[in-house]
Amino acid sequence: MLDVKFIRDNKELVKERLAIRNFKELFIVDEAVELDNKRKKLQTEADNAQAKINAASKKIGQLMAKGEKEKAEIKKAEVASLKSFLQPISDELAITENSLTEAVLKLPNLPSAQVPAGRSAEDNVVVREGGSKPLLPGNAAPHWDLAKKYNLIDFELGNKITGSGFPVYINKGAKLQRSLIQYFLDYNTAAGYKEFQPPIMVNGTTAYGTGQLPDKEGQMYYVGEDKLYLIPTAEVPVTNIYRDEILKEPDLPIKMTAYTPCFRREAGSYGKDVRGLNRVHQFDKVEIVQLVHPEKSYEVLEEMVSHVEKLMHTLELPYRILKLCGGDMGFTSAQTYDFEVYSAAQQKWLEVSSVSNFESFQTNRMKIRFKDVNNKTHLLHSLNGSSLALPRIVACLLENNQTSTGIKLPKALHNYFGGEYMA
RNA sequence: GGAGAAGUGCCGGAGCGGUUGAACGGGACUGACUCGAAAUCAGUUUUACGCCUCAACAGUGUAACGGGGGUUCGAAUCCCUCCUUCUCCGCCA
Repeated sequence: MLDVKFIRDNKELVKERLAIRNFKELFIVDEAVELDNKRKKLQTEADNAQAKINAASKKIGQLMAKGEKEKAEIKKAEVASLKSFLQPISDELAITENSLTEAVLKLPNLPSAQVPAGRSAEDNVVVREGGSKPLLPGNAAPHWDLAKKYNLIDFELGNKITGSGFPVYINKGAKLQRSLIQYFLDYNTAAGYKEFQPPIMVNGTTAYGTGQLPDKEGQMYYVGEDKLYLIPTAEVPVTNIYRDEILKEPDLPIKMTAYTPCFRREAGSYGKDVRGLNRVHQFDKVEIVQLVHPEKSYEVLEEMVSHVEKLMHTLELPYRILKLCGGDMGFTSAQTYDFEVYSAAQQKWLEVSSVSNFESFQTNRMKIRFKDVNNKTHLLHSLNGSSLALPRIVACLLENNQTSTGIKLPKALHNYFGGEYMA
């Protein structure tokens, strides 16, 4: 969440930036500042009253020690009246603090200066394209047909076992998953990311830390019996590894990677866009996360984009990188680049990675900080990106590389997969 | 799942109703000594939010001894509840 002090000191700037992401309820900014002023006033009053109570209580202790009971009784009466004076103030303080937090939580992150204005995906800016689109014959098959033809994925079986959107990978289809995961993790750890295997269920505090709660619980599967959420991305448990920590500057940057299954309820989207692997409820993804010095975060954002881009190259798939406009960015992001791969048989672009700088929006919630050389404490910046999400990569690998004799795999995977073709 | 025990600062470990933000030890940092280092001596060593101030890592107030709530003039210390850890039993990949 945004820092209240920053909002207080930069009210107009905050409104300007929020307008870029099409955020309409700008009055919340004013509301937050007013609540904060009220909070400060009430806290001063409450603190002063409490100080008097503390002093009187200490005095009572001394009087009792001396055996001056009567004087102590008089003091007790004094404290009682001070307390009844304090009570309504501290009640109101608590209410004000809650309202303030509630208000600030409604505000999304401020888009960085580089973020283009815009309402929807239409307004995203293509930064660059890479790879080349294959020339497929007119009768080229979509991946769901190829998956069936070569017996790689069984969508029907997933329906039977769980429900729609839970594909079952079989034989070489399963092995391809395993190869991709292994390859992505190796690629990330070679670049200095430390590998983690985190829990895939998290508690409410953790889900709050990265911004899934409040308000977005509908996107996650929830295990009510134990009050745990299935993670929508490894970002959630991995970023929380450093929650409530104060790091030393030489420890920076923190680079982490993790493979996890991801679960998304994605309620209400059906139809052509969700056929096959285009959109599923459970999928595999390898994530990268960094915690960095605030002055370095935009440099690191570009570095992470280029890290993912190189990986994309090795997969020999046509891709493009988009800079998201204000209206299409996630609630917690300050700047986001999306990677899309071209699905040649479906003839459309599919998102396979999203790389974002959250600045201090998440770390403020999680209180992830560092001490600078002057021993002063500041919030770190957090960033993350997919490197990569599997299903749509698999969809494109199948479609773009189909031949009359099988699916030809990119060189980078030959050793991992143990072969050049899937047939 | 059942029965016990415990959760204190960077670490170890006291305190078990009053001047304890917290003894003592270790570590770390600063200064002195030294050509330098070790040893020694002196000092420092949490965080958040207020007030004051041009500002301060200057002063001052409040809060925090696993989380939340309660008793009391006053709680790290008593009570309730939740979480976590350890030991024993049961079950189990």
